Amino acid sequence: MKHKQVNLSKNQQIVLETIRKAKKPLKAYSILSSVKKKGINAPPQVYRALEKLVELGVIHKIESKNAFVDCKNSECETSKATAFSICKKCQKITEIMNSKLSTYLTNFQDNTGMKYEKYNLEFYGLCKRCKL
Amino acid sequence: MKHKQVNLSKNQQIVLETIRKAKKPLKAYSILSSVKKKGINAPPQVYRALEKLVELGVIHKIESKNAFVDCKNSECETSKATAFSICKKCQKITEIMNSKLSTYLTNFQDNTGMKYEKYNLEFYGLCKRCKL
DNA sequence: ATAACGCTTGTTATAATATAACATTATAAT
DNA sequence: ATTATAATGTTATATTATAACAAGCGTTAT
Repeated sequence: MKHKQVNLSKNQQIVLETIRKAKKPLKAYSILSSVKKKGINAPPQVYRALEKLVELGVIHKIESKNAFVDCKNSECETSKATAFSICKKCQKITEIMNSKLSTYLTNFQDNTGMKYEKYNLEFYGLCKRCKL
Repeated sequence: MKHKQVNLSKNQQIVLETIRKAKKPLKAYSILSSVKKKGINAPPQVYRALEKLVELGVIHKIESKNAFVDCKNSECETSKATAFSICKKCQKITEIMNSKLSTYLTNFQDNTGMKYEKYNLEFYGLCKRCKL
């Protein structure tokens, strides 16, 4: 469960550090305002870094929230297979690391003959705390 | 595999018909421009209809595309369990109707004690045609 | 019947998210 | 060193989505 190491550019490092320090998924413009003091001034700089970090699999995008989290799962290579749980109440988002699930989905085949290379799964519900 | 019947308001009907006629997922502003001739003039009117239709489960949102498709699956009650395949090349999007998959995911439990009420799964790959 | 309610509508304005396009600079590969 | 690739900085703009408010319609409870 270690962070991956890759060669990152300056802006990519800054954005990644910001995401890693956060306790929750960050939105692009929230990242932007955090990194203004480090010399990143404009949206494209953030979006470009995010795009690359997603490609590398060191962060993931929570599609239904337009937010980004760092990948805590050393097994999900280059973000091909991602699964999250999202609490509808407190918005807590957790990456699901379950090898049975990922095996099941990676091998899933429907009847259309399509070959899947990648998936993203988002569960919604109430987390342990909010369920009480 | 029949369309669901529900009591819909005028704008909801108009938006739903537009989505049903389309051969592919539509974006909100594309819907807006289609329905201007029917007297719908502004984004909130479209977004409100979309929100309601999603709640009712007669359409689904493809989160990674910000696009909407009508539900062709009489089994996915009020959009609690949705799965799609998305072709990376031609962008063709298909709703996956596979009872094993939906049973598996509906019953999925991780180790955090979270109770899931809903999920959305999006597969990416190459469709039969584009694979050639 | 009418008041109260819930829901939908219409409208203007604006917030939030994301990319295009272009000029420049840094890094890596041969 | 030369070339190719990737990253940067910048301005402007496109795209997606919501806030806030006024008004109308249909139900139903009194």
